[in-house]
Amino acid sequence: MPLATVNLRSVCTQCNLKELCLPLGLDNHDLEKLDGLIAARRKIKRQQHLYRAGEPFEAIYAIRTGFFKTDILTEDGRDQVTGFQMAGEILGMDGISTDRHVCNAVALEDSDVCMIPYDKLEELSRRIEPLQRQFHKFLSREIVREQGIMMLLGSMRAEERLAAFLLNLSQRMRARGYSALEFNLRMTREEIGSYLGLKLETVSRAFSKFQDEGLITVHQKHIQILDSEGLRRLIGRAPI
Amino acid sequence: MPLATVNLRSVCTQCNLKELCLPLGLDNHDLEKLDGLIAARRKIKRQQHLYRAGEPFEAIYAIRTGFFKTDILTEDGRDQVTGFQMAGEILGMDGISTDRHVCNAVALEDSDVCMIPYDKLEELSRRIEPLQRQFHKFLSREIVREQGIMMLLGSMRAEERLAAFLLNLSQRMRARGYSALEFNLRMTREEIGSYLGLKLETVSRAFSKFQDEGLITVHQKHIQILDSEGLRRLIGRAPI
DNA sequence: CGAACGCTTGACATTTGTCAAACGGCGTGG
DNA sequence: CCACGCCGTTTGACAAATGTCAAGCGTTCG
Repeated sequence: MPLATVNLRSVCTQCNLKELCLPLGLDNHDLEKLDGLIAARRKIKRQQHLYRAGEPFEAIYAIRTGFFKTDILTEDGRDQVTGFQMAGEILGMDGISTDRHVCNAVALEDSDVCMIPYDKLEELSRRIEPLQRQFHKFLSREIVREQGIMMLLGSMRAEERLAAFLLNLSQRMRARGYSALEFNLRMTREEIGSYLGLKLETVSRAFSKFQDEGLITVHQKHIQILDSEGLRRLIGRAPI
Repeated sequence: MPLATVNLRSVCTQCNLKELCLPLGLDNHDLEKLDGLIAARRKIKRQQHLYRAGEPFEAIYAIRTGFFKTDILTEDGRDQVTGFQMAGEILGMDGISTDRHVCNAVALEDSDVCMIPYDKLEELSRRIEPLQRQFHKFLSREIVREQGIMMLLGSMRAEERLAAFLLNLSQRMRARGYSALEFNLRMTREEIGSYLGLKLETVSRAFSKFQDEGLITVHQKHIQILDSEGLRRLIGRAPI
């Protein structure tokens, strides 16, 4: 796999994502130290892998632009999408555990990431306390995010899962300054289904039902949320 | 809630769990520094909470003896067990993200934990590189563990889930020196069901089916694994 | 000894998956 | 530029898996 790295100095100091990304909360002095850390930027074309399960783990990645999915494929043919990641989010933290990547990371659109060499990050976070704290929070946030998915997969029915998925996406879009009520999905129905533990037909039917009920409009990948309160209500009513 | 702390110096240096727990891989010199960190031991009776969702996060806990479950309860009445933890395992890392515990930790039998104040752990892990590395691996391992559950909840059917659950439990028992093929469950069918995204009746039926097929014997909480290879085969055959 | 709790089992309901057909948008090549 | 073909999506009919409700049993613990 050719390393499509770009040898730009990646300037956290000037990055417009610094309020979402790892540098969150660092002061200017610390930010300058961080600038030395980021080795390279890397461009990933749609459908290309950022990394693959089994590859040696060397770096985590901060997404500057673009959209990714992470998934796990087992020998027996199971395929589970474990997450979708957008700009400002961090990828690859599962690799720390075994020094090898556990899942695959695939770009769902042409993307641009900051490569953060892990040994340097550990070294720097020993010297910069706020960075250490921030990094730990990111790791923990990933644990909490996955607990949310466990909740979703373990105790919600199909339509509740899809509603929760849409609301989560919407909220993350807003956090990044995009429209929270109108956006294009970057993933297929099958990928959504894999993420939500459903078949693509079930996802499609749920989309149609939401549309019939006036909660959203769907045209292929284009989604418009008409009644986000209605979607929330859908989740809020647990069965018994 | 009364803090049932015991003011023993907790001696990692002499703990027989140090090969499983956070000190894993530390040399004697570093272990001694760690001894100063562990503030207190704490005894938790069966059915009592070690911590509750929403409480301020101050420490993580290493289990010395006993057995816990972690779960999340939502306002709308959903209840999801997010994990079962046994001796040598670490509890509470989800709290780092928001400085509050996200889930509840409940003892399923009388238990004994080491309380590790989080601010001291961060401070110490800035000074002891192997401790930092180890702590990061523990955080990452939790991420990977949860990905395994996502896989289970998202792509396995009831019997596969239960087989995976039994094999995982068995493997962890072995790692701790207990019999891997014969043990007592500490949790109810309902708790297993919540963890696996199933109803307790489905869990019970699957247990009965495994027994009919000669894979295990079940008497209430007592489990004997007769054919672990058979259980593995059950998982290995993905649908399609 | 009795009550409460957890477990098992049966009959039936509901949800979701499976298979199949058809539609539509998009990109490619003529 | 248009036509064709591919891929992703939608929808329907039916099948399978799991949930629901209910009854009864065994253990355990007060």
